[in-house]
Amino acid sequence: MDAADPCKSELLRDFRRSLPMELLKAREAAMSRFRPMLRDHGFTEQQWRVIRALSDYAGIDATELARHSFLLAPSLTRILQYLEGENLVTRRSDARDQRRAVFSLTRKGRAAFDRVAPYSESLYANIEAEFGRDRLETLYTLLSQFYHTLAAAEEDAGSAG
Amino acid sequence: MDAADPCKSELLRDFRRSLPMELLKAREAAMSRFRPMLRDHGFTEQQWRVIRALSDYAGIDATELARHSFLLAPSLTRILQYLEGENLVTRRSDARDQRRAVFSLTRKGRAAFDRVAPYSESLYANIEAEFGRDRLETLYTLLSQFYHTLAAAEEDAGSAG
DNA sequence: TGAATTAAGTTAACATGTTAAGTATACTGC
DNA sequence: GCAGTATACTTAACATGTTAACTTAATTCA
Repeated sequence: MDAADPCKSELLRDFRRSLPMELLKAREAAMSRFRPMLRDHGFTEQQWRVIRALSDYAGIDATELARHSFLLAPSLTRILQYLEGENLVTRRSDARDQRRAVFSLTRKGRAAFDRVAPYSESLYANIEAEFGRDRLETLYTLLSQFYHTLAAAEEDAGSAG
Repeated sequence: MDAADPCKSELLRDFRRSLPMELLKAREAAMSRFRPMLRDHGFTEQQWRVIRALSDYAGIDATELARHSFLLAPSLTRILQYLEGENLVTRRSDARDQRRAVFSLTRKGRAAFDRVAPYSESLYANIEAEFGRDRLETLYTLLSQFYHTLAAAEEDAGSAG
């Protein structure tokens, strides 16, 4: 029942039908480390993704922000409204394209990022130490390949259809 | 910019801070194949997980069902209430333990499973064909190891604290 | 130029995720 | 056999996920 030598035949039996759930379980295993820490600092996982994205890319519009934080537009709209209300984020409308709004961290938002980021780094370091750097790197590479492979096929289907 | 030979230094730069998001992106790449199909059949992803679990393990209680479908108790409660309302699932209380309720698929629920499962299998087969069986197997194994490694450490921390 | 189309966000409606608190039943030890 | 505790859900409250519809601004093209 434990993970020392997982029964490979059972693993293969479930293989074809549970990859998304295995991705979910792996992600939850990681996030259960981060969520309590973020909560202690008053952030949800998604709010933190937005703040982190704005820390890397200041002054980007909502479409780019959605891409970097991997959030759907309606979720991002709500999160930005909340973060603006907390004075963590500011919105300016783009003079060249009135449809667009561009966002940045406020001083308070940047301070929040600087305060929380070290805890985040530390938790990642723990995970790396537990799972092993090489295996983690292999996993990361495979995930990236998986995403790009399936996303590319999606695009082909879209342009062909 | 494409995935043929991803810039490894950039990959490593983001490595420490974005594993959960890479897991999320990979999962979304897979689920974006399944969600429209499930929707056409009137199910959400989570409702389908419950039906699939009950197809494998008939007559289990909510705790086991939560474990097999990887849902939190409050979500499962709501989903089971909905599925009961649709006459897809039945609930019986356990005579030996009145706290427990055990669940099974109705005839209609089983029919729904039999109707949808082939589409699901077919989409998995596509993914396997696109990404490659060996790589998919490696990915699956790494994900399982990752989950068990982090979950085990969690338990240790829990029993130690 | 002006109608049709596209793009960028937002809103709406409903389902689920997450945490905390609540309720009822079972168990445990004295 | 009863108080204290643990278990198995359930409810509540709020945030996000998902799809569709809507609004406004830019673009296209006849």
